[in-house]
Parts: sequence; C-alpha cells; structure tokens
Amino acid sequence: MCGSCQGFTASSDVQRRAAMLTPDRSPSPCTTEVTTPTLSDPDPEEPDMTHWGEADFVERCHYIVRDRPLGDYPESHGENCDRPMSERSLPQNLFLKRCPDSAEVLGVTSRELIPKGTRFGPLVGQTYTNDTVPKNADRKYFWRIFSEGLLHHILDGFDEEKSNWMRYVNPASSHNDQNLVACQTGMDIYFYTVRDVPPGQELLVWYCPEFASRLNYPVPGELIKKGNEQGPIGGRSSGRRGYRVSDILREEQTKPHSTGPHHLDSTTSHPAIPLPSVLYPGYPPISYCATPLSKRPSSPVTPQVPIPVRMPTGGSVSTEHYPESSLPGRLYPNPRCCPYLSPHYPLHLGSLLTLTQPLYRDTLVPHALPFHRYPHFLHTSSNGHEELRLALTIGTQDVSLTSCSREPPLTLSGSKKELNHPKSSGRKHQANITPSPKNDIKNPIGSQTDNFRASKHQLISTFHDQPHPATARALPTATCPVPRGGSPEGLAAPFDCRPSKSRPTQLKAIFHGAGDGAGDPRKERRAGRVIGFKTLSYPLSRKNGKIRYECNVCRKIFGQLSNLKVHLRVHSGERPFRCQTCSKDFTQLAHLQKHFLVHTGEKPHQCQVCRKRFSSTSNLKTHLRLHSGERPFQCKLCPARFTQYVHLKLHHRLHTGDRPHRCPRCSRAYLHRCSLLLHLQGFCPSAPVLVSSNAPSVEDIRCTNAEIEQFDLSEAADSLEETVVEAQVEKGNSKISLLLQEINLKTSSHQGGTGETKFSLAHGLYKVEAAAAR
DNA sequence: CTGGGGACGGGGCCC
DNA sequence: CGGGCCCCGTCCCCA
Repeated sequence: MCGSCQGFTASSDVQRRAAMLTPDRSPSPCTTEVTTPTLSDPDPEEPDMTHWGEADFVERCHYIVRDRPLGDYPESHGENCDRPMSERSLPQNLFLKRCPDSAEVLGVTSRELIPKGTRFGPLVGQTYTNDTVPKNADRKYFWRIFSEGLLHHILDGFDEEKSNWMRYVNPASSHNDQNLVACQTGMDIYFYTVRDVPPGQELLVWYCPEFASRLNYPVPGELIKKGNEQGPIGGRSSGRRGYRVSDILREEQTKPHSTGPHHLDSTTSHPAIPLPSVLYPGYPPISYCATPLSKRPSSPVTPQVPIPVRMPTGGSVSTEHYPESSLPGRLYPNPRCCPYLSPHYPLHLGSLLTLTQPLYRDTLVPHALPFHRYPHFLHTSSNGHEELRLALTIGTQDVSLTSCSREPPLTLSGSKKELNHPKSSGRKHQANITPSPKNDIKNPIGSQTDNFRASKHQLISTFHDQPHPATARALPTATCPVPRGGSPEGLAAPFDCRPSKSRPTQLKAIFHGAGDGAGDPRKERRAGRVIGFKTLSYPLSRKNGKIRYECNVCRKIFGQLSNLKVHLRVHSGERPFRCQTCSKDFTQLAHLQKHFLVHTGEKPHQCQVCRKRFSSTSNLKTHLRLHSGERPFQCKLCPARFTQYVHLKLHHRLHTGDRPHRCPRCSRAYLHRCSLLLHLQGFCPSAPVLVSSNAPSVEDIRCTNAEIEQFDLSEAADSLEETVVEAQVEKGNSKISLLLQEINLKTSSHQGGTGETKFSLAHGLYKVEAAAAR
C-alpha cells in the first residue's frame, strides 16, 4: 500500500486532505482511501445526517475508508502481529482503546479528524442462517441483514478471527454521542460518520432511521429518551454504553412476544429466521449437492455475464473486502441497483443449493419450480424500470430468473400479471422462472407457462412482503458489558423473525392473485383477472346433494374442491414439490415423499409371505399376486392371463397381426368390428376431407383414434361387440347402419359443446343403442 | 416374449 | 382447505 493512501493524515483542513485522496467509486489498490468531495460537498447548513435514508448515504457520502489489508498490520504498527484479524483490519486513522490492565479492546477511537460523510466498512463477520446459527450464540455482535423487509441472514462479529474492526465500535446510546450511523447497502453494512469526528473521540454507532425502522428499534433521539424512561438496570458504568446484554437476552427469552404471531422455536433457544415455508425433505439430509462445483458438468451455454456468487456451506466467513466497482474477470454489481449479488450472499439453503455459472435462458418451460422456497433469489431492482436477472443452478437444473418491475395487465393468454403488494410500498415486480430447456420435454404446454410464472412469482412476492416481525422493545440501560463493542443488536431487541402464521392465508391469496379480491375467485372474475388454471371458474353441479367440481380443462369431476385444485396442477404444469437430492419435481407432497424412498433406500412395505420388501403398496400388491396366483388380466384372444396390465398390453401386440378388421383406407386394424366402425365415423386420416365446420381437426383425429385403439383392446369392446352382433342377428344389418347414422348426427350436434371427443360420444351412443337392441 | 419389480402419476377419501 | 394415506394404473427396466 502506498503511503499517501494510508488513511487520513492529521490535519484540520478536510478539503485539502480530501483533494489528495482517491475519488469515490474508483477501485484503488489501496485499502484505505478517501474520495474527493462530490458535487454534494459538505455544507455547513446541511441538515442532520442522522435522518438520511440509506440511499442518501450511498449517494452522498464523500469519503471511503477501507479496512487495512490483513498482511499490512505488523509492518506499519510494529505491534504484536499475533493480533486477531479484527484488530489487524483497523484502518490507520483509527486506533483501539484498550483496558489498561488487560489490553482488552474497549472501543474504537479516531486517530485524527475524520470528516462528516466518511464511510467505513463493510462489516465483516461470520454469516449465519436459520440452520447454521449456533444455539448458544452470543448475539451481542449480531447484525441482521434484510432483504425486501425480511431477515436475510445474520452477520456475527463475535469471532475476532472472522470479523473486522467494526465489531469493536460501541453503540451510541444518545443522539449527542452518536457519530456513526449503520446502513445496509446491498447485503453489506457500512458505518458513516454523521459529524466530524475529532482526534481522540470514540466512534459510536447507531442504526440509521431506515435500518432502525426495519428492526423496530428506536432512532437515537428516542433511544436516550426510552433509556431514561426505563431506568438503569444494574447501573451504568460508562454513562454511554447502553444495556446489559444478559439481562435483555434473559428477558427476551423468557418473555413471550406480544406482537405478532411470532413464536420461539421450541427446539432452539433462539428465534428462527423466517425461511420459505416449504423446505423439503424433512428427512435427514443426505449429501445434498455433494458434487463439488469443479466436478459438475459444465453448462453448454456460455455465460453472458459472469456473476460471482459464492455459496459457502454454511457459517462461512467472509474475510474479503469487496469494492463496489467491477474488477477484471469478476463483476460486482452496483449495490444500489442490484444489491442482492453481494459476496456476502445469503447462505440460506447453502447446503441445498449450489450456484454455479450464470446462464441466461429465455426458453419458457411450463415446468414448475418451487421458487417460493428460495425467495431470496428473487429481487427487484430499485430502479422500477430495470430488469434484474439471476442465473443459478438448483440441484442439477440450470435456471435463469428474470425480475422486472413493469408488467402489463394480466390477461388470460398467459401474459404477465400485475401484482399489488399492499405491504411493499407499492412496489410491483415479477419474476420469470426459466428452467433450462433440458426439461422442456416434461411438459410442452407453452401457453400455460406465463400463467404459471405469474403465479409462482406471487408466491415469492408474498414471502418478500411479510412484515418484519421484530418487536419494538424499550431499551433498558445497563452497565457496559466486557468485552466492549458489539452491534446495537446485541443490546436491543431479540432476534426474532419468525414466519407469520398468517402465511397460509397469504399463500392462499397468491394462488388467486394479489391485490383487490385476491383469493376470491368471484372477485377475480369480476375484476377480469384470470391466472392460469388456478383461477378459472369451475363448473359446479350437484349430485345426491353433494357438490361436484368439474375440471374445465378435461371435464373430470371431483367431489372435493381440494382434489380439483391438486388435479389442476396436471394442466398447469405446476410441480411445487422438489426433491432436493435429484431435483425432480412433483405435483403432490405425497409423491415426493414416496419418491424420496428411492434415495433413502427405505422399503416400508413387506410381503408377509416371502418377507420381501417394497417401497410402495402398489408394488407390494402386485407382488402378492404371485403368491395368490391371481392373474386378473386376461387376453381376449387367447387363454393367456397376466398379473400386470402392462404385460397384457405387450401380449396383445402378438395378436396385432390377427386383427381382422382393417380400415380400407389407412393401415389401422382392429380386433373388433365396432372399433373399425367407430374409426370410420370420420376419424380415418386418409378419408376424403369433408368441407364442414364440424370436421374434426388433425389433433381430434389423432386423439380419437388413440381412444378407439384403447377401446378395441378393452373388455368393453368385447361386450359391446357381442351385443351389437346379437342385435344384428336379431334385427338385420340395417340396424347398425341406422345406429351409425344416428351416432354421426349426434356427434355433429355435440361437437364443441362440452369438449368431449367424438369417440366418447359415439361410444356412449353406441352402448345405448346396443342396450336398446337387446 | 414373459415375468417380476421399481418408480411414478393421479384420484378418492378422511382428518 | 390442505395434508396424509391409500389405491389404481402406467411406464420402464431387466432377467
């Protein structure tokens, strides 16, 4: 590091000093630098900076002081190089105030005048998630990082070897004492001086108003007031340091939370971090993402933008310092517009997710991804018109995310849906979830994709819109804990960001759309909003006094609405349950649970005869036929019988050559004459095309012939054939021709009315007429 | 080709 | 209303 850039030199002339220093936002090889004043130079009449928003500090801060490189400490200080990382990171314009007896660090003091509007940081510490935060963690050094109003992760400065000097900065207990404010920028925390700090003055920090608001903490002005109201707890030794941590924590842990639905995790001593409610499996983890990144197959898609995303495996330490500007080969997004790509990336699901190279894929696939489990991956740019894309790999699947904040109104045809988030300050955004094309084959129903994307994003947005549940808490005063330093967090409110119990309600709402009338299909219809299949009205009918719910896609009838809703996933392509091990998605949790037995090797179903075990009851039942001798699937053309239907179908192929009823125009042949007759009722693709509005489409013909094929192999065809043959014998062939004419007429009149295929109608009529012929 | 088994999709029903 | 359980059906693989 060059000498000219080693922090400030002692001088009272701020402007002169600043002119010698590095401009803001410019990467410098020096770690301690100060920028030239910007257009918004300090103004003597400038309003109180303690009321600035975080964006104001980002925009208007004048100077940047970076940490000292870790290897730099011994040379410059000549002190004990055995100091922990936190001490070695101290910039040269600061010094540590130590206890004379024990050399224990008591605080951080300015070595020289530090001008107003100087930024320190970012804060470095150990990163915790809900899963990785130790039960007995000392929360005194906890700093909470928020995203979209939700707790994102925790930075813990407790470990001196895994944190920087900022851990030693004491919290301010009054507005008068405060000279630093803490702001969150992106996923980092910075300290800004809100007044000139003369040499020898201790740095004292409190949250900026925005930060305090997120935490439901008092702003400094209120802090002292509340502290006075509360009165001392155990007295104050320094007159500045606030509150006895142990008392507060003890109180917090024994006192039920009075606000909101939050509750303590019964299994842990600390409140849990809100995480997506669906985290599956609940089984013991078995080597999630065990494959090292280097061994993963590289993507065939060339990354367009390299995004450095590190996903440490939980509790990792961030010891690097990250300039805001880009470095060659590594792109660091501007935290102001893309704050979520910070190197201090959240470690949620760190053991479950692995981020590899970014991929931009715009192929739309109606293949559901349970992104509501990873809401922290979806963020909106602060610029309402910008689009932020994230690319990542979940399991083995490459996914690109597109987040944009401007959306056209919702339409049925799969366009994007406007979202209203009542609790998100009017912010609107949408995320497009785009799995890689390698899953395209799973569900090639393109028109449903956008609908699904919209609904998924509603899910995600809902998580983001959870109100921060931290409880406002009066701050008692207390003696100064030793060692000193620590976050204001450690002195104040409990660490509690539980998922809201109201979440299911919100989840319900998002499936039907957000905003007015969300969740109410009637209101949705009135509002003219329809989201995919989920909000389509469903025809209702009554049978024996019970409501029957009909799928208006395939016309299936369900006795319970919940069954219909699950069924609709078949059409929407939604597969909300993902196996974290192999990334397969399922429509139902039960299916995922069954599937997971594949990974665990568990076979819970045992044959009581031979003790052989099976993973599913179905397979056990099939197996039991071997013992019972039951062969329910009999060939119609020979005495062969089978234990499984699939074997009968394969067997039927042997008889294909024996199909006596051949279509004179195409290659199709049938076992039963009635099948051929049905085929000839307008479903032979080689038949002359009739110019008629009722003429079936190519797709109709294909589907119907497939149905006829199935019917031909079924027992129903056998019985029907017998009946019709009997009718023919009794009443002559004219009956058949009349019957077929009737079928033709009626299918024509029904077509397009109910969505039934011609075959099903014809088949039904055929049966009716056959019964009548008897 | 047959037989056996594994895995999965989907619906019904109950709580 | 949603989750859990059970069941049936289907596809696929392999010996």
